[in-house]
Amino acid sequence: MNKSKDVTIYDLARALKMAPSTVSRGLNDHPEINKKTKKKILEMASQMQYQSNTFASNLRRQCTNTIGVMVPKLNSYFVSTVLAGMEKVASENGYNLIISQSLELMSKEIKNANTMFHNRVDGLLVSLSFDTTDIDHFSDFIKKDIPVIFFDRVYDHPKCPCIVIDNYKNSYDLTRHLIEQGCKRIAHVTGNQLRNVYKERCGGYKRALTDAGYAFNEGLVMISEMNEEAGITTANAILAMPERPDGIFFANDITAATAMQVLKQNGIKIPEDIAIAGFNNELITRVVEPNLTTVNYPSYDMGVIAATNLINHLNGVSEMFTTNKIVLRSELIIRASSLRKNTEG
Amino acid sequence: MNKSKDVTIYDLARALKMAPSTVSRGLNDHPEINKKTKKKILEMASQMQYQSNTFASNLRRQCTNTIGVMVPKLNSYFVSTVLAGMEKVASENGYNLIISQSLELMSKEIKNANTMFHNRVDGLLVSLSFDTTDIDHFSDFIKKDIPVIFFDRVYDHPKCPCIVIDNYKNSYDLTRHLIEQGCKRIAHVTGNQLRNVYKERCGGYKRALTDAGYAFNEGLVMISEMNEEAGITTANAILAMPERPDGIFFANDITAATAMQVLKQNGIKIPEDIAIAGFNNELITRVVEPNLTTVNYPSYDMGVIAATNLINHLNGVSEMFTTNKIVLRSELIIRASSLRKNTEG
DNA sequence: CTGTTAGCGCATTCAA
DNA sequence: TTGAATGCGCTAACAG
Repeated sequence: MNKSKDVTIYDLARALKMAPSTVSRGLNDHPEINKKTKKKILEMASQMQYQSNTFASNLRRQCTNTIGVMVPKLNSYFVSTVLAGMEKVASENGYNLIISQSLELMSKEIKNANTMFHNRVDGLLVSLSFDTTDIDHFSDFIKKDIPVIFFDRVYDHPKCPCIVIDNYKNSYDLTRHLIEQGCKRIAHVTGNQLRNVYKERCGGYKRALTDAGYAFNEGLVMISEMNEEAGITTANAILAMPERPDGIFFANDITAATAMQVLKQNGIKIPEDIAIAGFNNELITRVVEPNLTTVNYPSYDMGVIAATNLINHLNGVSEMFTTNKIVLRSELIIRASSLRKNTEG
Repeated sequence: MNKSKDVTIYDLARALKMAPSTVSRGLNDHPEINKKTKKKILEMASQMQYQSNTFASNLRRQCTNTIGVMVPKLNSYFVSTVLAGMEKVASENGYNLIISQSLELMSKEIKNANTMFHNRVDGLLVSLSFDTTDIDHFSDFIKKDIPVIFFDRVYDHPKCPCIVIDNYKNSYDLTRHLIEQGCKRIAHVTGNQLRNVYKERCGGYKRALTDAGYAFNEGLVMISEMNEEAGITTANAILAMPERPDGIFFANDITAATAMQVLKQNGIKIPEDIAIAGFNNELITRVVEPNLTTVNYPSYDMGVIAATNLINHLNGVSEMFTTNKIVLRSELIIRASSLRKNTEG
């Protein structure tokens, strides 16, 4: 396969009666080259359909213009939006993206990290799997000063900056909002507590309750997979409770929306009987009825900012990396699913 | 940066007092090697923290174990699901994915294709941008027998197999279903007509109408961007019509769901006044009320099948590539948004 | 089964 | 400003 052999700088050099090194310089905007020879080289290159070999170049230069992106799952609204932002910035700056998913398995994350390392990515943008307990699999990168930036699902490490939203505060504010709407018995449906994200959301929820003088009730915190199915299961569990909550804060929109369907089908009035809130501000929140109160997660911006910071660092314009943490603005979006009183004057 | 220099097979060879080639063989499961020496090599490798250099290997072997994926937009439910399937297969088979998006611009698609080519991807999985009028930017690949497989948004080329669903038939069936429900005046909201996808959906719609003896009304076909905003705009346009349709077939779910919201807010009863159908079977279809009739698009499977076929071909197990087209099964999912009669016994 | 040798294509010294 | 020479790290012929 690939029989027709490639045109190399040697072929160009021969055709132009120049040295390969000159051709190389001409092709790479080298400062020390005559404009006219450069022009000739470029003309001949396009005429002979020269295509540079990135690998040879990478091998020689010891850098790859490639950024590795590691995420838990590709098929998620959040992740795909982040990726869109990253791709934009990367391609604008001449970087490629190589992407892998851990499927929430630390074992796969480790494999992926090794692949990234062998591929000599210039830097890494990582959102960790739930069950990742340590980040030894990134120590090779850290040792070699290959920058690793965590986003969303992060890990505390002095050498690895991270980009997050304030899950704790958002969650606190959201719970507080439910309290202000008159909810006395607020349940919280959340996910895996090993990583920051759902743990912090749960923390904010608890704190808001205690700050309001409510007794915290462990039975009202439900851990789930946070997918469509979990929404249904959770709703049924809530329906079966002897004493039902009058407010539920779901730690993501999908679970909230699907659960709401089930609750409504069973005659529960939203928000009168149970007020509901989600998290992320996905499209779905604007389509369910009543529209879902949620938190706007700036996913696209997070992708843009992560990639920009990484590339700046690679270019020596180190804005970040002195800061160890960037917290993006995310705000409450209050909609009908939780609005029991008219707060507007 | 990256000061601490890497351990190479030469370092291993020196430490082991062997030839570098032997080390290479040991590291690569070469058949012609003594089990004991292999064991020694592997031990020393892990002891010295040897990390292979993929680039050097690629340069030498002239293949990269990398698959290029080109999509119009990363942040879409369909695309992210396809990617998830591709990543799974790729990683299971030792391939990396390098991913780029065209943002519906042929110019960017061309740039991306060139980058992929320079990066010497072993094969390409492509969903084309809307405004791509020719595929000359893939001719370098085709010339070199680097396989290019199109999926979803395809282009007819003897050397490039494609993987699709039967948009025409699905669309025909869906329109027929609306007719059977008693709709007399069916509108169609669709997207860019330059590519196969929306064009075929529109074609199936038209054919179903004429087959049923309905006059085709150009004014009932509305072209839009098929995003959330388009749903709102379209719904308002429909509300403003002097003679409103009694059925609307939206060529994707997002537009259908958002439009439905607006229609309902304006007192339109679904499906009594207007029956509605979408396309793709996204989560949103199961959350809107009434639940949305749609077509199940096997996105994940499409990713799996595309990647599997490509890799099989690269390994010489050429299942596809004799077939030029794979059509995946996709079926109608009828839900309340279009159900006017009880069809069940 | 192992060692020797050469070269993949490029970018960078150093010398001219 | 250009040319000659070298080696990035690896693998595949070939020879032993």
